Amino acid sequence: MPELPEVQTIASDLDEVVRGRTITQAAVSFPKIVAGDEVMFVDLLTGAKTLGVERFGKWIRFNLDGPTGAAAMLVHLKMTGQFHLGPWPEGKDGWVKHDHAAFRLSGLPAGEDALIYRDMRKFGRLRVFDRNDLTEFVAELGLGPDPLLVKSAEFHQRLTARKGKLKSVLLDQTVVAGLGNIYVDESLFAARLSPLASPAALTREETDRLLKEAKRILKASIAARGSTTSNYQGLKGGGSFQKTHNVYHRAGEPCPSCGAAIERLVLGGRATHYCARCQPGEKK
DNA sequence: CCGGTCACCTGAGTGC
DNA sequence: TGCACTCAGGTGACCG
Repeated sequence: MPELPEVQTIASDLDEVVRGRTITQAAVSFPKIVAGDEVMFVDLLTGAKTLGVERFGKWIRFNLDGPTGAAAMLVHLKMTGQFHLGPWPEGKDGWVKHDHAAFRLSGLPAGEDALIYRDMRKFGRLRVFDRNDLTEFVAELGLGPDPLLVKSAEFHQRLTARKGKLKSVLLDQTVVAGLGNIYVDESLFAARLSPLASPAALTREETDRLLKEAKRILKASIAARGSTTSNYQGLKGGGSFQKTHNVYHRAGEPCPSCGAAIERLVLGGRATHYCARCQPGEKK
């Protein structure tokens, strides 16, 4: 579900609420949502102080200072993961449907002192690390640079080094970390580049244009708290950037630029939306 | 190396 | 109303 702007919004909301608070209790109702041993997960988190919450790529990192060495909790929301505040789930029967983990925080009013992880499709994962394991795990992810921070020369170099279709390469988190299906389609449209283009053939002018448009769109979306198309929301509500989508989920509608019908095709298993007239490139 | 397909899950929407 | 089918913002495994 969430891409860079949505994860950024969620991480910022979380940071405001949990920074400086201590996790007094932790509980898991669906063990598979936790990577590794669930009892260990709860033990490591109990009594841990939250130093802050940050985004990296599409991951969320809770920076922790735990009594038994916990240094961080990493969360990947995948398609439908979300956080909300609510009452602490008492006992086995106290859980609301789709809520899988809960963290009770110090200093919040009763009834909304539990940070709850909800995930309808159960694809997301939560995992706690000590200092050494964290470094090792993050290195193994091999994430590329953040699209908001990467320099244009590096972006050009990384893109043109890859084979395959431009869209697939942009979705590869080891090339650049944070773009997903919505923002790749929107960025390619804004930069007038075909999702089917060969990255190796792109000129520096084209990759610069793509990066500039991607940054502009990502920043505008963050300012709008992201795109809510089904069930994404931050702690303080959803976003409104979906109103600004030009091509995503608009197959058959007229291109806002030239009026031709927006096309939809499946590329690398992902629905892909673009204007074949404004984004000319290789045929299927 | 590369692309395609499926698996992981559940619910919403659509068409008959 | 109900059923069958498709689709969904992500990633990782597997196969040819």
